[in-house]
Amino acid sequence: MATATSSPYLASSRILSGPVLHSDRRVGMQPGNTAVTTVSTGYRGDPAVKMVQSDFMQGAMVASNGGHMLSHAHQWVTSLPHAAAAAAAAAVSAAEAGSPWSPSSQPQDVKRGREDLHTGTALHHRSPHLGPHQAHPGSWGGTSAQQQQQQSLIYSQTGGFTVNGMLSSHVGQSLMHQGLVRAESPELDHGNHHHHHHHHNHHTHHHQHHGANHEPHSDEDTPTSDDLEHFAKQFKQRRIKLGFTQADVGLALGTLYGNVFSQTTICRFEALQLSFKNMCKLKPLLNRWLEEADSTTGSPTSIDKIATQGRKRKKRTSIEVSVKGALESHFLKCPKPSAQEITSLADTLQLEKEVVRVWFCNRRQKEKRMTPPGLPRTPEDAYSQVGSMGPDTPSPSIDYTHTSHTHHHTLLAHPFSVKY
DNA sequence: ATGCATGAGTG
DNA sequence: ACTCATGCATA
Repeated sequence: MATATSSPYLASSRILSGPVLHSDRRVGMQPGNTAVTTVSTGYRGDPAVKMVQSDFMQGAMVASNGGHMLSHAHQWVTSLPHAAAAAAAAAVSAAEAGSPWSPSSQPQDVKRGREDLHTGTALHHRSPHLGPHQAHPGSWGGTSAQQQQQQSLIYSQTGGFTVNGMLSSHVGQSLMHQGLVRAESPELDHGNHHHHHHHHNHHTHHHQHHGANHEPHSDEDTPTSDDLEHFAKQFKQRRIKLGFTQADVGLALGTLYGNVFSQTTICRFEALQLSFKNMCKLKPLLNRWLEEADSTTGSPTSIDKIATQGRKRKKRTSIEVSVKGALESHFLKCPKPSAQEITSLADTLQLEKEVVRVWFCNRRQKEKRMTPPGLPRTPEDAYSQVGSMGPDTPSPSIDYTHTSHTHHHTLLAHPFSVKY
């Protein structure tokens, strides 16, 4: 940050010229700005079409005639990518994700645009009821009284398609896993979970609908944190053994259920970095994929879609480490600064208000995730913060101690398994 | 693997 | 204006 008088705006706007300006060095930053932004032309969902999950049963769209983006108006890169890609189901190759043997799938530009519904998006059928009824709203959320949002999600359950998400006409990958699939799957124990018969703080959750409610079996009903933990673990193992990348899976889910997910999401699932609710939601899908994955004896239809529409998206702002530290400090004091505070803070740090606001949002969200970054194993953390907190939950104590360096994780004390 | 960002849904 | 689910872009 330093004493830079130049506003971040200026800096960023000038970057607009030319291609990518690789300009952010973590530690060895130059004075001038507190944050750099890297340009890149990206696509960003067209606000028009987005019919996934929640829209399934609503039949119609929410008519989201892009009417947002009002508060910000500068430095939003507007680009016109040449998405002349009209290729239909071709060999989309992209090596990434760190799999030496994963010559399949594409990077991550899979995103449905306006008229690209041909992929598998039409595979959704309506299936009443959804799995998890979100039993413990706020298990590790700490702030247990704020699980207001309830997105509906309905997935097709018609066990009819043999469609396989991936298999984009590719190399020996498909061959190799199939062999492994059946051969080895010792740790495949879903269908019914074992261990964990502890803690069932199913706090105030007395709501049973329809008389014919089923019992917990398989993975239909709210899993426990341990279930999720295990599933995630094994999912990853199998996924890898099968030779699929996280991106592959995300793609496949889209083809199978019409819900595409990015590598990011799959990654977070495996790392349990999603909210409990979200984990519950994804589990069934991934579980199903897993099943489909090994039964992929044949190689049915598969498709790929490439839709890289040009859209505008704000450049990603890189916040200087020192500034991050400052933000972190404030966060500890006040996780929810008022608009006013945000403004002044932004001013002090020479960041856009929006950036600061978003930072706090993300920071809070991070706080709510599962998986305390510090303890991959040994979820022995006992947190006696049972459901007895009001809407105002004390802040989970965190100790953030890191100022620079190769980022590792911040030892966050987290309410993971609320057991003893 | 993660940091910053977008947007739908809620108040 | 916030939460929450998600993801592009990046390190």
